[in-house]
Amino acid sequence: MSDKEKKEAVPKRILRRERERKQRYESILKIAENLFARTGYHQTSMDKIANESEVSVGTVYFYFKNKEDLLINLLEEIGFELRNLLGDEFKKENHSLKGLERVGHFFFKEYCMKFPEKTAILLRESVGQSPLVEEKRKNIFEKLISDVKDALNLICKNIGGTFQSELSSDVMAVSITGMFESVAYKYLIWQERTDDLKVISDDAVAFIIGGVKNLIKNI
Amino acid sequence: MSDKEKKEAVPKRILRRERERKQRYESILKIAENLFARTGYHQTSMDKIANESEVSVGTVYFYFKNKEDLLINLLEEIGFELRNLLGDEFKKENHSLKGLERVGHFFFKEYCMKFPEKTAILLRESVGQSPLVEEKRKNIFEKLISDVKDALNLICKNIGGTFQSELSSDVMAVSITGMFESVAYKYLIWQERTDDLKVISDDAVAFIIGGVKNLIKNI
Amino acid sequence: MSDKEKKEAVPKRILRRERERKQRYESILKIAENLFARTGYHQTSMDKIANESEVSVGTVYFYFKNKEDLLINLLEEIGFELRNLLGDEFKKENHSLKGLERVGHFFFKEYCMKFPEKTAILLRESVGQSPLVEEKRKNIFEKLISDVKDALNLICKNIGGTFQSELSSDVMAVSITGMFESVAYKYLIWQERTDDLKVISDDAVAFIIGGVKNLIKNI
Amino acid sequence: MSDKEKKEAVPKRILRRERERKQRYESILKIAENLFARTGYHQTSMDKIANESEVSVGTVYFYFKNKEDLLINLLEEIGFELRNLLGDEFKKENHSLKGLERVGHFFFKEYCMKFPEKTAILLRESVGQSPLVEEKRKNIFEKLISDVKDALNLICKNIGGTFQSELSSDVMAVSITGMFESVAYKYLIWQERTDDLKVISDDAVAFIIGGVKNLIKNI
DNA sequence: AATGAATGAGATTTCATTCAT
DNA sequence: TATGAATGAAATCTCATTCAT
Repeated sequence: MSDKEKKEAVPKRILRRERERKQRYESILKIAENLFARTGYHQTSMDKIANESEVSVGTVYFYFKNKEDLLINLLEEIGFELRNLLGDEFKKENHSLKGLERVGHFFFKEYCMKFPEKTAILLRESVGQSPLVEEKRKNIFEKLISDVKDALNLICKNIGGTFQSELSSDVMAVSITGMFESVAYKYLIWQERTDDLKVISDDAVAFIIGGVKNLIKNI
Repeated sequence: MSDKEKKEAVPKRILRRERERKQRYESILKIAENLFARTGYHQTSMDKIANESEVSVGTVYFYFKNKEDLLINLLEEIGFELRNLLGDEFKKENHSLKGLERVGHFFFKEYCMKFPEKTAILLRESVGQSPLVEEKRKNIFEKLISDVKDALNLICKNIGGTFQSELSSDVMAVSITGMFESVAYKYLIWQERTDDLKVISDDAVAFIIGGVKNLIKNI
Repeated sequence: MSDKEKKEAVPKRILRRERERKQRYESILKIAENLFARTGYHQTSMDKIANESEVSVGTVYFYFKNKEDLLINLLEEIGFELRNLLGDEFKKENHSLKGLERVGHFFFKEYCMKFPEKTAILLRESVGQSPLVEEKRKNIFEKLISDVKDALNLICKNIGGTFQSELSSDVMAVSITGMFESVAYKYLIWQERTDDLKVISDDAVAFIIGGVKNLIKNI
Repeated sequence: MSDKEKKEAVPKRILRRERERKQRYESILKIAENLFARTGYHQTSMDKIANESEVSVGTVYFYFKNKEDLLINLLEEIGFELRNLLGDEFKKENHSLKGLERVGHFFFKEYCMKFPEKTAILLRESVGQSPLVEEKRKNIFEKLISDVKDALNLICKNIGGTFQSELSSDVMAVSITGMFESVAYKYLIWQERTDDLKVISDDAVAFIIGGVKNLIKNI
């Protein structure tokens, strides 16, 4: 090992410490996600989170400033991941209307099914808890809505159409996001007909496509 | 005064008492609605509600079993009223597709504007608070969805069309309700562009109509 | 009883309630005084205060906003009382230099002996606890110092003398108050020679008189 | 190098280590002094001290048994230094009454001005914190008082006078120390008129001299 | 019916101290 | 020597609910 390498090398124990720190952080976050989703944010005490995480309360507070901070971190992680996943799906169909369909199917049949807890945090537990949480929630949804809007604008341009009004893409983006939320809440959180999901997904996606087409006037 | 009249007549003071009772009940409920909507369910204490209502905590507990009961009563009153209002609107257009449009415009331009607090309770404060509240919420939304579904079935029959699948009317009802919620949440609770409401309403309704048409196959 | 009297009369039960409220308030304050003086402010928990007062923690919080509020109320009550007591003593000698002597003897031999706990709160427990407490403390001492200053000014005028500087009465007031504090702290809080109190008091008072005379130049 | 030199020579690296050890110890103590004085003993956490000292909490605990130990060390260092400084001043005037004046001026105009943090620790932060701290505080003040008492005895003997009582020198020593404290607290910790310090100092010293003279009877 | 003082379980949070590395 | 993550006891405070009057 050259002198230079020697200087630059980070001691292994520091790396390990960092790794363990990250793992513990993630582990607490995971447990909190689970508990919040299953028993509700307010019904879950920090003590419970600590116990389930097999650490002391103090440790939870070492990693997170307070309970709200835990929820906010969770929310941001979930939002970031979801946004990436949906974006990736849309790209797979070359930013066409088909992409929107694909995103819909993916959200209903893949995401919500696989991550019911993340879905519950996003749609239920983070609602109306505190001004700060509400702000973060707003932020995340605004980004999601903005993505949908961008997609709609792209689709419209590719088709060579025009929107009914200058707010159309905006309203549609909000509407589509709202539908996603609503269908997920009703069928997944309220646990109804999760087995008919294929049909439900098809219908929901068809509804969206119909709505979109009705607001784009072909030249 | 005949004997008969004597027996049936309810003494005036009893009537007054009953009237006052009803008034106080409504007054507390109104104050709670206001506080829950403005400061959030958990951030509002029973003490605060009592003070603002100009009664003692004991009195609040005389009229309502507990805090949850207050929220549930509120939720039911709001749900009941909204359902009637929307139903009335739909009827005005003889249960046609136009009725659906009318309902949409009414909800966005009349209801949410006039009753932002009721809207906040319905869409924000009642979310994820407790199993019982969640059940009532589910109940109310199921009824609203069911109304929309009935309307869609009626429209379909009147047109003489058929749905894409046997779940179509269900999914559409959920979707439409979800859109209503989402648009209201975004534009009203988050306080954005409430002045562009006419355009927004037009676009949102057009989206719905497009979606519906795409799921009904004319014979 | 005339109609007028009827209207004006406050129901006895309300009077009783008020009386009991005041009593409980005083009782908690008294217990806190005792505990703070004996075990120290920080070493005394709200739980301890509640237990000793034979009420629940909640009740303590019903009467006092928080622990700091308890200390501040205590401090103000003590300060107010002490100021009145010392003022009364001074007046008894027609605002003469003799009055200052009398005040000194009263403080050492009566007040500190009779109220060692109040003395401890004033001189020890309220020191350096929090900005708010420090402010109140400052306030109280400023008033006491101001009283002493007024007395010195009066004495000087009655004698027909002049002070060494325009700050003399100020500095003397601070010095005398400081001596009071210091002697009390040393002999009472540190519990030394409380039996020689007569001699100590005589010497301390003579010291003050000597100091005062040295700063007033007779014309 | 002779054998003898070899044996006695302490290896340089050991000297360096010792020097560094001492430096780190002093550095932590200095930081703690600053923080205690500025934010208060209880409001300062060990974490904060460690961070500001640019070491880990563990290291702080390597040098000091616990938080209390930190305060006690501080207190003793401050007390020791102050005692020496005041003693030196007194000696400069050949143990005469003038020496007492000099000490007064030195304390007000030099010490408190130059070391406001040490003053704050001595007069505020070490008050009423714990039995052990209180004991050390008592110890330090007893030594200071004893020094003043010795000085007074010396002055009295040199003049050839007698005290009013056998406790006079004791009481005067306590009084003078108390005045020092009080004037310092009021004018320095409460930050008032520090610019009039010359006049204040003059008046305060004159007060002391007057007091002393009034308790010594010349034969 | 109405009052409001009292309750006390329970939640959050802090922080001095320890200890494996 | 030095580190800093982990601990957990202990403290403060809140607030829905009760109950004697």
